Amino acid sequence: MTSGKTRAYHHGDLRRALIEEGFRAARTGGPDAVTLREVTRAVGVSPNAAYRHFADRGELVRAAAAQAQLALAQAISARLETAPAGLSAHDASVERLRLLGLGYIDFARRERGWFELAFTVHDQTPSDAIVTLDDEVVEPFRLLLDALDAMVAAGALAPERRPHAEWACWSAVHGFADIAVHGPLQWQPPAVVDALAGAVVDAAIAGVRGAPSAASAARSVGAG
Amino acid sequence: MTSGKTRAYHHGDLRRALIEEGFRAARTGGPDAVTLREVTRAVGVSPNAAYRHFADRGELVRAAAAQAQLALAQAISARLETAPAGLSAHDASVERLRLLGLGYIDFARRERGWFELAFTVHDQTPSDAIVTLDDEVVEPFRLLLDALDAMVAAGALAPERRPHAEWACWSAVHGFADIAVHGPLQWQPPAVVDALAGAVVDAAIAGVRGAPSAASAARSVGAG
DNA sequence: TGTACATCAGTGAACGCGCGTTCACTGATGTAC
DNA sequence: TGTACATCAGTGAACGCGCGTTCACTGATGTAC
Repeated sequence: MTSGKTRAYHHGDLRRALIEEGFRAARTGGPDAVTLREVTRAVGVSPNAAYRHFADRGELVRAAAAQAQLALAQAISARLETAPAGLSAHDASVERLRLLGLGYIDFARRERGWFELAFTVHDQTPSDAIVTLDDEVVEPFRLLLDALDAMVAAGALAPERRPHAEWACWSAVHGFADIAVHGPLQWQPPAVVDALAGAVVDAAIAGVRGAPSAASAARSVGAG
Repeated sequence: MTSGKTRAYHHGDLRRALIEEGFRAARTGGPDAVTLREVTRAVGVSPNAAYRHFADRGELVRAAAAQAQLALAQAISARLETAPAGLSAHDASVERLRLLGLGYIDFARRERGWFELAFTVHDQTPSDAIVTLDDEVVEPFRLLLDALDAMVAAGALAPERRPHAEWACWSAVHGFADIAVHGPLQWQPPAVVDALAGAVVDAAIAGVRGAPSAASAARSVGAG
């Protein structure tokens, strides 16, 4: 307690190490791969050592899931950086929403296990981590809310169309991601899925705006 | 072989009974609840009796999943029956697409386990049951394709907008269903979810049509 | 500065569980003569 | 029509697996005097 909250005992910071390892295990195996035995084994510690830091397995999975959500947010943020520079504020705000959607989908396809883990978290918490208006909002969702608000500010989304827009966007993009990862599209060539992803995101944007997006219409020749 | 393909041996039709029981077990527990031991126990037969009819557990799960997909298709079909009568062909075709989406979402919320089972099937078949243009298309997807074709025929959807429309619609509706069942919306009051479902489906329809749907605009006061 | 003691992170062994799957079998059904 | 036989659906017992979790413990760390 002299120097900080986490002291260096035998291991250093086992809690952190276990979460990190759980996150790593989920990359290939998804949430089910995050087992106490596998994670403690990988860290080189006895299985019950985990009980010093987590009440049960669920708590470890939830901690790893938070990590996965962060990874998703980072992937999306990185994608947002790729927006072209010369656009008007109006067009840029729409383009950012589009990149956000594509970033979400690509993350799911590239990191299937983490995508499953990030979404699974909601399953087991009875009242934790509720996503509502001002409560603790998960990072990727925050990015979506911000992007939509920015569109309103830039005049690219009518204020009366702003309510519920986040659910329409998230639904379209999440649904496509799920279909691409677990559904029939997983057997299709990546290029086909890319093209469909672009079409789905454009349709989602058109849907919330209530009119064909000029940006998407101008770009609809190329695929993703 | 004298009277038909399935003869009445000891049990009668154990294969059928096991699928039925697997389907029943999944209703509350989802795909994971479809275990050989549980299913054979419920039917009153020894665990390994299942191996007379299925190569392994996966084959049983897949058979039960087909059942779940049928249940989903039936729920949607029933919902389509509730369309009001006096509409023009144009408006009726749009209304049917809307009811299809709401039927999908409501089924997922009402029958969580079956919804999971119906979708999970895609996970384990390496090349079976691919959903492509003319291949063996799963029943609920067929309903969607038909609804979109009908919209084109009725002039409610521009022919050039028809391609890929099924993926945009399925994505939006499936994504919302997943969020409502496994995501943060599962903690929200049903009335709230109802309202959001209506908004999401309307946005999806607007998105594929490329312009605000007159039908949805006229009705957007009530929550579906 | 050195020693006695409290704290607490991690150990080692074991528990009970339910699972998928395999083995050699039994006994009912259908068939050939 | 009756008997011998082949077929094959289902049995009973057991396997090995990996899991979450609990028990009584050990041994390193930090602290008080």
